[in-house]
Amino acid sequence: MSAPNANANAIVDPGPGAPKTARGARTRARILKAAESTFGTLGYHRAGISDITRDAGVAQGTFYNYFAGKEEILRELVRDMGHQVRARLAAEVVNARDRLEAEEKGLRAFLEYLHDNPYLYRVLQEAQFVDESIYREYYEAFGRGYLRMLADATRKGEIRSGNNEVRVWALMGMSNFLGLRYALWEGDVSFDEIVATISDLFRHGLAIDGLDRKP
Amino acid sequence: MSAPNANANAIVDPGPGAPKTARGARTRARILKAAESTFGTLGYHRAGISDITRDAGVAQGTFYNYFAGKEEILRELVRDMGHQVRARLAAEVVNARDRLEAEEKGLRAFLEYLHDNPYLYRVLQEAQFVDESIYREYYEAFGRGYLRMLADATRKGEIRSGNNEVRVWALMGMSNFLGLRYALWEGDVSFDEIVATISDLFRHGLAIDGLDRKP
DNA sequence: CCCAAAGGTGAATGAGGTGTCATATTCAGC
DNA sequence: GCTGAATATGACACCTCATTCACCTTTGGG
Repeated sequence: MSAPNANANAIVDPGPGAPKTARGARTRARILKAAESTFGTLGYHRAGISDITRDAGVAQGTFYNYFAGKEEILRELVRDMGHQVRARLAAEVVNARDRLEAEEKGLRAFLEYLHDNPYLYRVLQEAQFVDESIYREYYEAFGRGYLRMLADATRKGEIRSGNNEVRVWALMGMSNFLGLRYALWEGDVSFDEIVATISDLFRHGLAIDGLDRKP
Repeated sequence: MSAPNANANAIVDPGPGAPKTARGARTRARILKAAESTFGTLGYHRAGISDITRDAGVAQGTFYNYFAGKEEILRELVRDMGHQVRARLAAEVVNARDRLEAEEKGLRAFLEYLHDNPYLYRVLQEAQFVDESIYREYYEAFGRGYLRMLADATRKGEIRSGNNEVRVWALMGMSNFLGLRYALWEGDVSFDEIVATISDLFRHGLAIDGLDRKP
């Protein structure tokens, strides 16, 4: 709100110094990885730069050789993690025979990914309140890809026509909450069961209407 | 971690003082309301106690007459807001003729509620990382009510049988994301359109034909 | 081997903010 | 109206941390 922090998003600053040697690149990577686990376990606010640098095995000052500050490393981290998830999901989904199968594979892959990388959720969700644009960027990027796939599927006649944009947000919300509840909090329901439940919803809806058979 | 602040969580303190007079009750309420808007706009971490007390029109010290600290007032706030939403949604949904209609009414009411009370989302989501139990309590309470309604609907033959627990989390996730995107961020799609899209999903699924996929 | 550029160090700085406390004011019952 | 209890005050002690900086060490091309 006040003036002094307005410079944060002035120009896409390449950072105080991109590493120019192999050693520098290694150090930068170590710091970034340390930030992931530190933010992931302690949370953004509780985590101090000193926690990150200790974890990375470097001095505090070294941090500022590569990142302008705490907020910038968060931004970097979210961008990085976003790429990873999208790459992973894309790989899992690429050989699905139709959209419904892709949804199943995608949901399972997402749950598995979250289970193996529990930091993603926390870092991402906290980023929302540090700088909303980081968060929006993540989901809008994710959503754009998703939308393209739904549009394809509509064109191919694999799914009902409808407002695919709205659907994208609904689907992302589902995955998000299912992941939080069943991949991060309590694994009391198998991923198979979850995928089957959601798949049934996609294939038949929730309603028992005249055409559907009873179990 | 160090010794001096260890008393913070010694015993489950019922709060430093529940108000004993009408004036006290009013003051406490003013502080709570101020905390809602302050946390809602600035966020939990950026918000200082001084911001809250300034907004409430009381001195900083007064705050500690009613709340043990910043975390406790957040806890109180989430509990309070949770009651309000659930009451509102229950009221909107009570005269629906079947579950599908209830879902429609419920989703619309939730979107409208969020639009009118934008602080709910921020306070709730931030609470997650201040003390996860506050957050889980909110959604688990919400989920319990939801589950009961789905179980009822299953019994009445209004919806397909299936894992209603998983469904509950999927549905909460949908509402949450749709609310964030369309009620808080950008109102570029009407609530009618959103409700219609989701209703179609519930009634027919995503697949092109209600029965099964193509050969 | 040399040496300029790159990388690394960690103590010092200072802003920001929570919670305390001694004191002042208001309330409610008598 | 008196008086003890409740409530309100706000300056400040105290601490946590992000960031800076002057100086040292390593790297790698010539």
